[in-house]
Amino acid sequence: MRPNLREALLRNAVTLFSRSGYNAVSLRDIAKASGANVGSLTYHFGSKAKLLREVYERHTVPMNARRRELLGEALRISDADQRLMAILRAYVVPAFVSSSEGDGGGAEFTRMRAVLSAEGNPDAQAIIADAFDETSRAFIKALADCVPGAPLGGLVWRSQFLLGSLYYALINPDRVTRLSGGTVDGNDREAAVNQIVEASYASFRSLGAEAGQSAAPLKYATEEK
Amino acid sequence: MRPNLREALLRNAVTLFSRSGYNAVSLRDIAKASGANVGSLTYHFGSKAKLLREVYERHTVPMNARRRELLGEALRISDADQRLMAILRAYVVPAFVSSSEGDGGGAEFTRMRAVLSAEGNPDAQAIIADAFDETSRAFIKALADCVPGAPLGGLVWRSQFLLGSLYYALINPDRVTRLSGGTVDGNDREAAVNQIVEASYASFRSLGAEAGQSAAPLKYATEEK
DNA sequence: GTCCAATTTGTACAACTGTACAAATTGGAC
DNA sequence: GTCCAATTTGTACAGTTGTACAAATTGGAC
Repeated sequence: MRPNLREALLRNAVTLFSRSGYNAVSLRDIAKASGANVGSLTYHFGSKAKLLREVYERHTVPMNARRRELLGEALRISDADQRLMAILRAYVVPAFVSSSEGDGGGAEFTRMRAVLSAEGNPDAQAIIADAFDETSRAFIKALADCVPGAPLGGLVWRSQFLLGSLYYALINPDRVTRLSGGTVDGNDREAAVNQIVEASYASFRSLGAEAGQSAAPLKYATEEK
Repeated sequence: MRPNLREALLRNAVTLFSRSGYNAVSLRDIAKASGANVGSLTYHFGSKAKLLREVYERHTVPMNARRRELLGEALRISDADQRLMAILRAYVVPAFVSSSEGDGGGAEFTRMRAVLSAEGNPDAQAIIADAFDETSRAFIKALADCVPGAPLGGLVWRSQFLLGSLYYALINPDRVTRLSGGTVDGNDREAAVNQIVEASYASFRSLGAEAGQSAAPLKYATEEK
């Protein structure tokens, strides 16, 4: 018997899936990374799909619970702009920071979600839709109250962009380092969180009724060519 | 001899890769979708990796050329805000709209890029870094001139978020439809382009020296828990 | 028609995949 | 120590993978 081989298998599964996707990682890869045999995986999880489901359920519940908790705190802020900022942090921070201690970190799991979402893995898609949409809806509602007059479409699209920004920051951090000529560290997760929050703060805030306050008349050229 | 089997193979490769990723799609899948035999793929392209390289080179050059062209037009606009908007459109539109006529559309290729980027495919990564970074750098430079006083880090991070938003809008459009309760169509690409441009316009504009004009004092709660 | 290079097909190969299951091992209860 | 259930290992299986290559087919030049 091993000191929690099962935990090690789950952890390594997240790491490998987040790095190369679902299909590129074989059960033997996961077993090897854990110093174990292939059979241990079918013993503990039954199948590759069930292993994935277990990984999701392991992280999803505490992460969304933490989001709800921080959302609750944010909603107690009366100033609309400061509340908006706090709501955005409540959504982003748990995706980057480990929810329960020692489970490998929220960032790695979020990166895995990003990859599996891109791969269109049907198992993952069902789980995601079930587990995350409700939380996302609660956030959109909270955001809407911070930006009176904002159209629903704008809110939903911007929440989509927020998630996409989150994902891509984790998937390809080296691009940030490269494009900045090395002056910015794309792997600095605290900086990433702040940048994401500030950028989406601006994008949500611009949806307000008094949008374009001193800004552009939004009369850009639309025609193509 | 077929009417351009080679073209059909390339087209179907993009479609299938963009749908399920690189590893999940076998050469036999691509052949079957094209009504051809596996051998035709090794004959025309030599290997799966070389096929991928060919797909990239097929779309990359005209897409970035179109971007540069639109960027050139945008740079002739004197008003900084309107120029900013035009630059963003110059980056986004070619990713959604087919560059050369009838090559399957830029959106499908962009979706494929998104998926392969997420999968961390090493072949794709090298090609992307080579082909796209130079164009991205030119855009960042152009954007910087629209927002005097903006720190480089803010510009680079926001250009990262722009790309992430772009990618995720193509990868998971159904989420938009779902979260909006069906009132917004996530597959409406024209709407997606406009939303992406407007959202990132706001995020870039907020980087300006006179940022937070009438806005929040940016003194949000930073501590964790 | 003949000819021939380009193309397409069919098939074979070794390597790897997820899964199943018998055998071996472990470690605590007694 | 014995015993036994839980765990881990080893191995076998059928199916799929990318690749290689000989054979068949194509279609235009002559």
